[in-house]
Amino acid sequence: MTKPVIVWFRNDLRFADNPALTAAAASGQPVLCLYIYDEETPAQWREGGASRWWLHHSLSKMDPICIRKGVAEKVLEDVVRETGAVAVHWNRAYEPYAVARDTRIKAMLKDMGVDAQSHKGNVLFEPWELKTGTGGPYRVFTPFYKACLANINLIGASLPAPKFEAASLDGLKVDELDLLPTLPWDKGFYEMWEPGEDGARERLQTFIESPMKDYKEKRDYPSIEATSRLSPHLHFGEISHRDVWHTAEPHAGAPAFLREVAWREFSIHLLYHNPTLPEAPLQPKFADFPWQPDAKYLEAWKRGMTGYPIVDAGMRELWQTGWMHNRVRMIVGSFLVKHLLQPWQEGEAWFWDCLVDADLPNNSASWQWIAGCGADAAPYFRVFNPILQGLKFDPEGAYVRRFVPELKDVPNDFIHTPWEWMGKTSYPAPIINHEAGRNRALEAYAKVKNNKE
DNA sequence: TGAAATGTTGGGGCG
DNA sequence: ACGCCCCAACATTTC
Repeated sequence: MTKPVIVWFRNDLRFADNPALTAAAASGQPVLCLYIYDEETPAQWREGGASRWWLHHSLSKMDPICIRKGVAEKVLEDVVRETGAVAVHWNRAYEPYAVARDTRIKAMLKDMGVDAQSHKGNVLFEPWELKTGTGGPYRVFTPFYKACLANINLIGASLPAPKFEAASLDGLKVDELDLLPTLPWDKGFYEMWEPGEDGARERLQTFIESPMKDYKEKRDYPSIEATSRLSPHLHFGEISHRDVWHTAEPHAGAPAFLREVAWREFSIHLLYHNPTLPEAPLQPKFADFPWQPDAKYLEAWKRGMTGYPIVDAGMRELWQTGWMHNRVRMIVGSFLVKHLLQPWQEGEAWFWDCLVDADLPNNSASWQWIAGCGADAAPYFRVFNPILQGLKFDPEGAYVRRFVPELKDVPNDFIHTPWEWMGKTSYPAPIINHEAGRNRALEAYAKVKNNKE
């Protein structure tokens, strides 16, 4: 039997525009498509509940795929011995633990006499490809984005899904990974999402055909389906950044949308160059920020019981659908870290568990951004007013009423200030007065303002 | 990718 | 007709 070539799939669960797969197929040898459910990833950054749901369904769509479970290094060693594989291909990942793991694995494979090849498949630009004038990595988005545009002709064309002879090998069934929840909190997920490469492409096409042309004007209104909702597909690599770029680029509304894709790249680069991004503030002066951890506040926020309709609608959307509109993510994030003075890492951890698009670079970079301690971060005095944000971006209360049914009878005039309404509702009173919370946040942030780097 | 406070302007009501 | 005041609308600055 001809010896196979292994393609090690990670968060690149697709066959189209997959450079590792294309390279393996080009060898002319049988290709073993391998997925390893990795038990080596640090416990804190294993897939959260919502992501496991997605992963289950995304893996179910992969064909062919051989699924194994364990420590990647060990599994690869076993699979190479079982199959006599002569080469292993994968697309590079950029999370700190993944970089360390892949480096070790490459060395191990070379020691075994196996050709180990990593490819650029998950980004437009490698984190070391774009440099500022002084040679360092970008820390501000706008110049980063300009550099992306200036170099966009270098990303190359997307690759079609290659033809190849599939090698087969015993593996686990998806069910045996035990990724689905035991309690049925995932009901709302099925009608909203279609994980997998086909679902990703379909989502992109639908978006391009209509909402994208108005993306710039409508993307901030959470009751309107004006955003692409591609984030989970992108996180799991069911479609590549490059494919999204090329497919969207010729159509109306593309620039505003592609700018957001570039934010994903920016976060990836940022994490690569700052490996402690998920844990520690990027700006050292925030090390002694006077957070006031409080279990009751945190719990009220998680459950969507803060008494601010736009905040609670967002937190409940997250719980029910595994996703939250971006505008609302900013509002709930600001509320948690500023009004409630809870450490941003708490919000980061909750999002990690609840989001189907939980993504280490994006999640950590965005939480640091809203907390003001990150790159290109919000100025310390920027405190979102949850009432005004509600009035501005959900003026009819359509979004709020959808996710906070207790408020269905509240008239429009009071939908964002239900505590001023004389009627009866079981909805809780605000857990903190807006102005008091705002002032307390400004005081706390003022302490940090003059700290030296 | 903000909000609030403060400042400025100009139209309309009214003595 | 005129000056004065009020206040909404807009602009600027401050947090």
